[in-house]
Amino acid sequence: MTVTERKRRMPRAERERQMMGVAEEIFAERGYAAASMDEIAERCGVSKPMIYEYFGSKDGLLVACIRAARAELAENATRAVIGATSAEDALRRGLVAFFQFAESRRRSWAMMVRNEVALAGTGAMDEIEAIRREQVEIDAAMFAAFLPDKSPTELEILAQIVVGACERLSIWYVSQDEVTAVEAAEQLLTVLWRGVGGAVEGR
Amino acid sequence: MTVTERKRRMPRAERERQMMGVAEEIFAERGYAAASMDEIAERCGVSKPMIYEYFGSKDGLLVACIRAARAELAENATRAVIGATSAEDALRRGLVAFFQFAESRRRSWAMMVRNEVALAGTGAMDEIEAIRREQVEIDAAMFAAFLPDKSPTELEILAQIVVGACERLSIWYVSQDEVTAVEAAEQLLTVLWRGVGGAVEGR
DNA sequence: AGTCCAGCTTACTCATAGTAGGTTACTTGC
DNA sequence: GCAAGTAACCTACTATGAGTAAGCTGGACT
Repeated sequence: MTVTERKRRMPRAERERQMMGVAEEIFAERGYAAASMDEIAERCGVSKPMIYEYFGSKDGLLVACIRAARAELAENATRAVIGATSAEDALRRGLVAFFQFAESRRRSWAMMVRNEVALAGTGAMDEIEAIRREQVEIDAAMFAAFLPDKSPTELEILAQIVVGACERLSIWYVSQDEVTAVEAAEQLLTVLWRGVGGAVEGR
Repeated sequence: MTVTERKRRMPRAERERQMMGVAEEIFAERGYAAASMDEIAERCGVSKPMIYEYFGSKDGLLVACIRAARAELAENATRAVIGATSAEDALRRGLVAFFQFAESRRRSWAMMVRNEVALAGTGAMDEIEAIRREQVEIDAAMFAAFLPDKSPTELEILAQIVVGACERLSIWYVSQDEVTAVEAAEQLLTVLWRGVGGAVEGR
């Protein structure tokens, strides 16, 4: 371990960045609930009230981390989309940038997307993941019957798309009351069978 | 308020059901973190150690609630699918059942799907929802340019589908290393433009 | 009419989020 | 240089809520 400059006095901005880095690490490692402010402070080489001075609360610290991750992702995506030749190409580049971001900055990404942050290390998290897993398998099996040419990997991707779409659509669905369950299901099915255009008749 | 039979001795199974009902209510109301075991116990008319006797821990109680919700949803879906005339019809009926469940049993559904359970009432939750909202709006605007005939509601649905699919696909993506970011993006695009079949050439 | 035990309680411990109030050392104006 | 001001930092606390130890009670079944 490097002995050089352990316990240095730092200007606020620099200390804040360090704290967010350490926090992100610990949140991703143990989960938000299990992360202790004392531990974060200690790893920063500073005492707890400093974190409260700068971020106000544990939740405030998490929010700051999420904001930073969001900004970084947005920047990546923006840069990726520059020079796109069409809207479709822009979407493609945006998607690729997103997946690459998820891969290379797993911790940042986990704070934005995964329940891990909130529930990591809990039985509840495992339970919910098991439900999704089960659903993915059911869907993949169903698609396999429909599409014998697809590889297992492709089937997996399709199933993940369906499960993700369902989940998010259900969240939107309960927040409004214009669209009925039947209509929502119909829309989703149309996209799945015919793509977003969906206008092409005859399946 | 009903005075009849307040504070009754109950057999274990009945008390467990009551506890899960109360817990579900409070988890959905205040969020998992902000829910206190003492409050749950009090609303049940018993003392805290009883809950620990039956469920072991706060997490255990949440898991039990999730399991119950899962079982109920599974039963609904199974019943809905009976009598389906084709696989497509089965999928349609399953989706409708899912959306209806989400609507009629919001609290149960929230425990399975929403981060609400873990992060409800926190700034972090708002932050993440804001990111999703932003992304949905960007996507909806993009689709609007492509598909001028679609209603705002239909565009919203499309955007929700895309965001949900992205999120889940990214989670799957980082858990494997067979498929590259470009391939994952390509697969998602294919589904979006042409549907799960995707074989039909010429967009 | 005694024994057993499921259902229940009181009264704790312990970890950790959050805070009050003070100390240290770097900068800035003279 | 040296006082004054303030940014960075600390120790030592409170408060809350998860989880537990140890014991009480009333009905069932010999």
